Amino acid sequence: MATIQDVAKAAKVSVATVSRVLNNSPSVSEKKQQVVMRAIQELNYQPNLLGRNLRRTETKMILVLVPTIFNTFYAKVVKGIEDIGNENGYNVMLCNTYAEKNREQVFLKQLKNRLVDGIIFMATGLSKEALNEINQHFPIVQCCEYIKGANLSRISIDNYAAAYKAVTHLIRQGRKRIAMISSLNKLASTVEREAGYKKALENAGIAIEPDIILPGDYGFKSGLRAARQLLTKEFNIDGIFAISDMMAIGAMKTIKENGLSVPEDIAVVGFDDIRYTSMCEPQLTTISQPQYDLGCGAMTLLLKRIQNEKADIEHIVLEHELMIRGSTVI
Amino acid sequence: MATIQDVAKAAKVSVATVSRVLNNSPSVSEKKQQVVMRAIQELNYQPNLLGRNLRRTETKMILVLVPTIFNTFYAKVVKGIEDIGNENGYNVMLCNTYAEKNREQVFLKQLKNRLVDGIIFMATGLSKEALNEINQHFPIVQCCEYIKGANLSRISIDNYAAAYKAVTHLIRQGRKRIAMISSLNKLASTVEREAGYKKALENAGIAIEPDIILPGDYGFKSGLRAARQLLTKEFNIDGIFAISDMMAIGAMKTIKENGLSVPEDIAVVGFDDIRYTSMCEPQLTTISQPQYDLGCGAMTLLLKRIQNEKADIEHIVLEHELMIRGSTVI
DNA sequence: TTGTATGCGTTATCAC
DNA sequence: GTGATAACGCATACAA
Repeated sequence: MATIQDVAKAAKVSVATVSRVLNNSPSVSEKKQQVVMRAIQELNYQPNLLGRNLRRTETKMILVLVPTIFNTFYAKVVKGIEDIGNENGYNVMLCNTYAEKNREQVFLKQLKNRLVDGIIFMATGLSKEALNEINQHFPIVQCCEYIKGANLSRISIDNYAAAYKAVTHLIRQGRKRIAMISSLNKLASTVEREAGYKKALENAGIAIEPDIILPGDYGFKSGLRAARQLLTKEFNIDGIFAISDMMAIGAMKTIKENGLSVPEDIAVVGFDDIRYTSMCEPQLTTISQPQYDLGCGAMTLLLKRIQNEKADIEHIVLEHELMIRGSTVI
Repeated sequence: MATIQDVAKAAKVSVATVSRVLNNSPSVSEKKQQVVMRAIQELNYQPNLLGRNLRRTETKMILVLVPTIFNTFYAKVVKGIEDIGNENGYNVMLCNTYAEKNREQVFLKQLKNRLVDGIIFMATGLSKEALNEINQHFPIVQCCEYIKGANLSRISIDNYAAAYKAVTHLIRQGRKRIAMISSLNKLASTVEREAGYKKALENAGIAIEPDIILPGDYGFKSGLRAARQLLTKEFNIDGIFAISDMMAIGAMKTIKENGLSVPEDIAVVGFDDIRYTSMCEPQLTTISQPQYDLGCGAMTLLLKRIQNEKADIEHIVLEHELMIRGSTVI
């Protein structure tokens, strides 16, 4: 494997000159330029960027930590991150954490060990104290999901307002006994969505019943399960608000299997507007997040942080949209 | 940011000793060990792995190139790759190529520039000549999709046999006019699946009609579109074999929208057994690939290649399974 | 414009 | 068991 030394020798110049050619410095004669280029070609030389990175103390690589790519919600967000990253000369790589703390630590180590220049968290199990500590020394940013109170830049939608809007929509459709399929986790999004749900009921003069707020894990099966519970017992619900589309789709399946129909008997609203919302029958009413823009924004925030350690901490909130489809409107 | 030098100074030992502690070499006294550890703690020292990697000419990072994480088929494969990789001390990162050649080149550059130790291709736009050239100098492996004739290790199922089995199943269910939703690409899998489809028809004495072999792009919408074509014209089909589940699900939707029913009027078979196959109505009959094992196998092959440049080239074929569900059986 | 020499942060090879 | 010190491959301040 040829090194810069070999090229220098072959071109009969110093390594400095070769380096200059590689980084196309203006101060190198046309002639030497050519000679060096030829040598590079002939030796099939590939610069070892480990050397360069060590020297420059940067790698131009950034990591995106996502719980799991099984959740297609992240795909568009990642595209936004990639596009802005690439425009600025950064390579973006994805890492699955599977919501496991030690896996998160492994990738965090890559940051601390200077193997990557920054990390975007799509969700994290770290405490706000831990995040603050890391952010003091290394560039990190939160995207979509975030830990409340952590003192670092983030971008997301207003989950409270979104849930409020979704539930109010159900109420306007005449629904009065609206269940929620939520989660046991303490993510900011969960807390805010529950708060928005409750506020909407309260504003409409509907009593909140803890019994019809069930936990799920965002997945299809947990939607099936939750709906089954809601139907077996005598809750007599006529609406469901789920904090993920997959759970909403699972709930619809259970409802139909029980001989009831959506939206006539029970209207259903999901969250995220993943692709499958328009594939199911009926199509799912849901909250659409501006995924691509969230990604772009996150990368922009990270770049600011990388370029300027003392960059202002920003909390950006993007607009969401209620996509009204067949699952709530007869 | 503290370096190994700082630690050495603080602990009043040489950098060599610190390095030994870091790599827990046995030949270092209990006492010094402790002193060094304390210094590391106090300085909050994080080794800069760029230095280590430069020295060792390895990074313990490997890249998985996937066309797009929008396709959930890859999720389980990636899990297999990660598990075997992690067991062996490697960090696995995902890169989206979006089937764009230049994006593929960018990540390939990371390999050539020694920023990563190897690459697993889940699909590639490179020619077999290009792949052979790369494989001569750097560890690469193909997984699931592959370029025929490329002289490097790969792992996949037998796409020919799988398609043959799927179509034969339709025939056994009494179907006689079976359409195929395929692709215009020239991937080995496509070619082989088409061949298997034709062979099955031929064996059953059914004539092959090029008119009912339509192209798609693996996505839901192209499934909708293809089915629409098949239904408008007077093809009178009673079965569809699609080379992706998403297209099969799209086709089912079109069929139902046209007042026909699955499987009574038209039976449908997909390919891959992604999660959504059991979420749709009726559930989709499909070919299940051993995704996790494919991932494990790919990583194992890559490790062999990394550890021994002259490792034998292997072409591993894993078993597939026809998952018979409601979309083909009344 | 070009070359020399030094340093980036490690690990590894020697001596001792 | 420990410490100097020379690499690893590159970029760059400084001299020329």
